[in-house]
Amino acid sequence: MVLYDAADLRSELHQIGCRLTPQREKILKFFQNLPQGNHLSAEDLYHALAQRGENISLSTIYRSLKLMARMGLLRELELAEGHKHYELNQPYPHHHHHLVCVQCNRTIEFTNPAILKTGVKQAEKEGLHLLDCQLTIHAVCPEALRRGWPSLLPSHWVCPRALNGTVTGVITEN
Amino acid sequence: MVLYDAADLRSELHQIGCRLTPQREKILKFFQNLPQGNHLSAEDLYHALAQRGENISLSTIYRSLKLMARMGLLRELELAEGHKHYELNQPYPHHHHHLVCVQCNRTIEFTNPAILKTGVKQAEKEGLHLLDCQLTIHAVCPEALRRGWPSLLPSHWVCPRALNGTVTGVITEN
DNA sequence: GATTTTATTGAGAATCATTATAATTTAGGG
DNA sequence: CCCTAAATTATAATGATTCTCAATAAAATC
Repeated sequence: MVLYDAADLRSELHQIGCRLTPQREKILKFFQNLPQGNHLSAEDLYHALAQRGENISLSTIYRSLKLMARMGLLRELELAEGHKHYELNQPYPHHHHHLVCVQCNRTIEFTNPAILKTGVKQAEKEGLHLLDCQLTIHAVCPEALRRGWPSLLPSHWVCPRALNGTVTGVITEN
Repeated sequence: MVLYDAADLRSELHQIGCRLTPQREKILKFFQNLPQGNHLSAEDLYHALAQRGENISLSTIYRSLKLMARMGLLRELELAEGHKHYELNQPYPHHHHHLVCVQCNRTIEFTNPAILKTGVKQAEKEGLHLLDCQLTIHAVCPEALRRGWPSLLPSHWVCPRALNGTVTGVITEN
């Protein structure tokens, strides 16, 4: 999946009657070069590409993200921010899941091979073609609880520990 | 959780500085009486209650759903329809996960106790308070694939097998 | 290589779910 | 029973995403 080049993408697209365009190629390449642990919204991607001098319209960004997610090339993540995030859909050794603090949106990745196996088995049992399989764990940090969460906190309150260091960490194995 | 009555709800609410209102009570009761395998959107709930003569404003519906999800009483599901769905957040023997066809939104529930265990362990490890833990499996049915999915199908195409019988089924164990 | 067909792009309008606002009502502690 | 803060309601506002349609560009065909 990470070794997907333009020719591979072209043939995948052709199989479903779609065309390889420079926009689609750039978007996929962008995700392939993104360090592990990053997920972008459509808007994020739009700006990130614009900064590199690649001006792809927001409509095209939205359309491409959706198409590639449906093709199984990207994963569509529903974390806690009210909009979708995307990342490369990587196979086994890199496939991972997310633990999210619903108050401050801090996201922690973790791997657990048994979960993907469950997904594969379940889809097979129903005779469906698997696209993605994600465990999302919603939680709150004790800092927020102590402050009266969920009722007393303003919706934009961020727990102090989210402010020092990385907001997103990668953790291997449970 | 299923045995939650008005007094329990009141005390949970009071703990976080909130009040028990007839609206909140009715909403929770509605979910408690909903047969397993049903998940409602805010709009669905609004209409369902209206039909019973309970006219609760849409704003209140939205606010109550969000509050109860944050309290851990309800689960917020992100299936494939572009809006959230809610269901009771039930503990162990009833806790379940979802397999969704992203083309026709057919949803199949299944249980798998190991997943909840993973969620508990992972939240504990990070020192966070667990709210919910859901495995969502995205898939497509072979009928849609055969018809050229994802590119050639109109967005509202529904696979034939979703049309006969139940759209939502409950399956126990993987 | 030129032509033709058809998917794709881009800009903006439109939509739809959800959240915010502000005035009115109500829960529930004193 | 009164008072205060929380909740409700209706409506406006927001914001993410999708749609529309004219212009463009893949890629199949000649």
